[in-house]
Amino acid sequence: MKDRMTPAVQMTGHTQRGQCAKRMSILDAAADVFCRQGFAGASIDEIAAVACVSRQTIYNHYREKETLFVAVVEDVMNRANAMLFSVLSTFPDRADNLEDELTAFAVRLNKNCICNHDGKFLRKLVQTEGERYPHLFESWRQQGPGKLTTALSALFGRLAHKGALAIDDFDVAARQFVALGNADLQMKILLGGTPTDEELEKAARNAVRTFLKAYGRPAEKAGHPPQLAAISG
Amino acid sequence: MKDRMTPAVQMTGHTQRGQCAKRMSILDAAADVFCRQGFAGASIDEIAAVACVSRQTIYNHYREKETLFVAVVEDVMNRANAMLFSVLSTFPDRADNLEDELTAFAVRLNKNCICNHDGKFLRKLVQTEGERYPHLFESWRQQGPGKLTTALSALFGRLAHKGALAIDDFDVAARQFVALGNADLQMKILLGGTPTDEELEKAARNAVRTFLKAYGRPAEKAGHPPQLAAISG
DNA sequence: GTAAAATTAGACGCCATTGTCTAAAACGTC
DNA sequence: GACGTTTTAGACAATGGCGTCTAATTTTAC
Repeated sequence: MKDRMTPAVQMTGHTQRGQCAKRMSILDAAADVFCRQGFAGASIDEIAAVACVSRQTIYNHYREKETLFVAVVEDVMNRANAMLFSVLSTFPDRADNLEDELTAFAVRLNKNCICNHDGKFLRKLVQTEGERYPHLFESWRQQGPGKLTTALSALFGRLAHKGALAIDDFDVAARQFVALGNADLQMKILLGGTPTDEELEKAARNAVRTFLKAYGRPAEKAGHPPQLAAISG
Repeated sequence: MKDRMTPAVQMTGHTQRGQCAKRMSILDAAADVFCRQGFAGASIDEIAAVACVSRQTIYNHYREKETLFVAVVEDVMNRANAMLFSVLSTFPDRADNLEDELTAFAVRLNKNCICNHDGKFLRKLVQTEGERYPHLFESWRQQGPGKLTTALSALFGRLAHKGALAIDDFDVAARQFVALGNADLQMKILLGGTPTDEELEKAARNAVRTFLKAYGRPAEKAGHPPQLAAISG
């Protein structure tokens, strides 16, 4: 029942560095094996082998397989949420060179939140074990994709307010932005592959072009940024 | 080694009706259990129970668990492919009322190919077992989404040739059409849910509106279909 | 009705895995 | 060097699933 989140506080100061390293090693190995084999197919022995740890040590930290699984999911969810927040903070808020800026943002989003290790893990596990652990993945649904589209919706609203975009429904536009960004990567993503940097760049470019053809202002489309940011900022 | 695909031919005529019914019952039950539990988590006993069939009967038809799994996947893939072909044949080839026709087509595509039983099964299984059976799902990749975007690409090309659309890259447009169509359904799809008819309709409407804002001809956007179909037809 | 084929229930051996237990070893602190 | 904690390797029982086998029962064709 100890709090897993406290890194090096409130303990007697005995051997928390070693313990913490073991815990992280176990969590990483378990994420790897759970992701490849699923919950039922993953064996504690394999996790122990990957983590270079005795099986007993795993049972020492996490009482049973299910406890370990829940801890792994929460750990990955926290990392993924932090990364999502970090990427969202780089959303362009000026209207100059909107196509390039949105393209770069789409690349960051896809690379660091959707096509990365944690993103693949969560998507896969949500599909395989989502029905078995509803409350666990309900929170992911709300804090992951839910938060993404909500935040993007607000950010697009800011851009539209500055006159850079002509959007009628911000929520729809946010979801479509994400969907367009993944359009060219869907197949590779489904199979578990990781797109190359060139593929990421091209996919984002195609997505943003279409997105701006649909939602860009005429001045933007012709390549004349209206420079409204200086006025409203 | 008998050919599973021949329904009632080339056998001695003994008891193929009962056998065929059993086979289908087993395949359906196995698809259900494999989809819920994954390959490792599915037990033959549960499949037998769901199929209302003795366990020995399963081993009689399919030598081992893996044989059954492969047969299930191939069966579902065949059904899904037939359905996809059928839906693709309803793609609008006239330019009148393009928005409504494309919307109705998107609804059909999502409802019958992507959000239906078989679509969810294949997507889920591709993610969970795709790495373990590469050749099996490689053919799905090529005949499923691959064939979908290829065919859609050609169909959009035909529409563009008639002057109804202004598309520079047909492949990209096809992938984006599919992606936009799923944009509003992604969350529900990931969790395994089935969208309602209203949700399907609204999602398709949003998708086609944006798609036509990006690729529609100006005349189309203003609601003046150019009536070129009569000339080129 | 009869014979052949298919199906069924149940038991069985086998193996992998889970989770516990124990004694020995390693580690860190004093 | 002593001590407490953690880790380790291995043994252990218990469970459950896979695949086989057999004998009894049902279905089907003729």
